[in-house]
Amino acid sequence: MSENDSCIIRHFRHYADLSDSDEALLDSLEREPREVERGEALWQTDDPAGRFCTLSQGWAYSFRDMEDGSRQILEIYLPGDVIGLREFAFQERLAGVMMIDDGVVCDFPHRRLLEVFRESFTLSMIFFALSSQQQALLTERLVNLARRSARQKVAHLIYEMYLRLQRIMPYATRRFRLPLSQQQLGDALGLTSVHISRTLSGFREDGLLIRERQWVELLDPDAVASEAEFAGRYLRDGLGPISGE
Amino acid sequence: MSENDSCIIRHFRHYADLSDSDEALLDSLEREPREVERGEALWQTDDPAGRFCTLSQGWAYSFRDMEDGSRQILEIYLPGDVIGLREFAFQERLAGVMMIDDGVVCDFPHRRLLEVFRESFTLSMIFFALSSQQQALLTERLVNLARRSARQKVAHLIYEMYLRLQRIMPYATRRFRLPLSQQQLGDALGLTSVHISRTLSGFREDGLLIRERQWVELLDPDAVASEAEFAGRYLRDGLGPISGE
DNA sequence: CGTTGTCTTGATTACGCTCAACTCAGGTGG
DNA sequence: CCACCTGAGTTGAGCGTAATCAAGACAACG
Repeated sequence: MSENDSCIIRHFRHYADLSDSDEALLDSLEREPREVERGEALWQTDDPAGRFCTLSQGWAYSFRDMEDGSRQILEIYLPGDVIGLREFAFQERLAGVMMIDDGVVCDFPHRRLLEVFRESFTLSMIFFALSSQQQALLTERLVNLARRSARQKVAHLIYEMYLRLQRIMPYATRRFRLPLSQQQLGDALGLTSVHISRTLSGFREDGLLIRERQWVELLDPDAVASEAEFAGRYLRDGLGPISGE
Repeated sequence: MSENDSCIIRHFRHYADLSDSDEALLDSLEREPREVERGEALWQTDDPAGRFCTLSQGWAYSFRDMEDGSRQILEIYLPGDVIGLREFAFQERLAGVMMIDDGVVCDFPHRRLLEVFRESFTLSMIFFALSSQQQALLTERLVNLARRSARQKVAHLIYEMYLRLQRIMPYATRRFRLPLSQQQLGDALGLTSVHISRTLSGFREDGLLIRERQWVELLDPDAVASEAEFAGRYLRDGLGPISGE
């Protein structure tokens, strides 16, 4: 099935064996790929919510703009991620979504997901698991924002991206592209870009990591993880129940 | 159906009409009610995860203990809430859960939820919607912790509880019981109990609200909401897709 | 009546913000 | 080829919010 093995199918195979009909169903979610540009908004807060989106290529983030003009970045999406699950139970978008890079997305209406639910028990479980995983990601981000110092926040975000990239890239290395400006890092972590700059300089001086243009090089990954008090539980998904089909 | 209209069924009726068989299925999730005491842990971080819990009576919260000994409260559960959806995709608990009050819980294994998924499309949708709603709650909490001042954080939490209580209590008033100590409020908001105390004193002086023992009285609910920059979108669930069964 | 836990209040400290000037690389146009 | 502009990042000085440390008030309870 599927001429060139779509991103989402590869992603979903992590969770369970997919039957041919499952793959066909998934494939149908990626029928209408659409090219989107860096800086383009997929939608804004309060837009009507009626569709999901799979991100095939490129990076994106969801965000909330605050009354004082600042912006909080909520989640960072990588290729293979499903965007918009948050609003399944809502009529309007609770957050905007913006492309970080040029990319390709495929959107499909809620209705389509309901068909998937009706027709495939396995896929239902996987979607439910995805939703639960996004909750886990949010939870970890919440702890990170509420309890950690600026150094820990930055180290944690970078290390999380390092691990998430390893999952979707065949041979990710200690040096990887992180296409977020310091302003955006600050928006994600509740810090000012000024303080991000100082913190990254500190890391360079301490020999932890080097940030240069859009790239990060982890000089000592373990030290970065321990600086961040990183506990990776929330990234190691266990898919226990699904295999019990 | 159901002798005394269980809490979860009332809760689920918000989302869609339930058939008799749906109600019977739900009822089967609350077969074994268990009394739990204030301060009792339903489970701890890293415990094996294989069951959910419905909270029939009492308040509870989920939390993560940090390396420095502090505790971050992640979510506050009220009667009718389903606990443990977060770990559906995981083998171990990502957070502990503790009772705030004496209460009653009913737990059921993941397996039982799978049966529900297989047998009722409507209930599948509602559970998915619940998961998406918890994401929305977490998102709002994240914004609250990352971007707002201590005053705003406290006002926001109190106002959110006020609205959530109105949804489950027939005639909730401006004066309601909030069984959280100042220490726990601080644990939820990333503040020290000392600062919670000062902030609440400030609110009293400003005529916003009065906190006395376990009770809160909102003297001016609108002022509290605007102090918190409260946008209630995330609590107004829209259940759009489910009605399309 | 003493004990315990929760809350209050005061004095001091520190982490990250604000404001502002400056560097540097890339892009554009004369 | 140089002059100019722009946006991102760097660095410094001063400030403010909430943390820390510590002492005392208060209520509930045995």
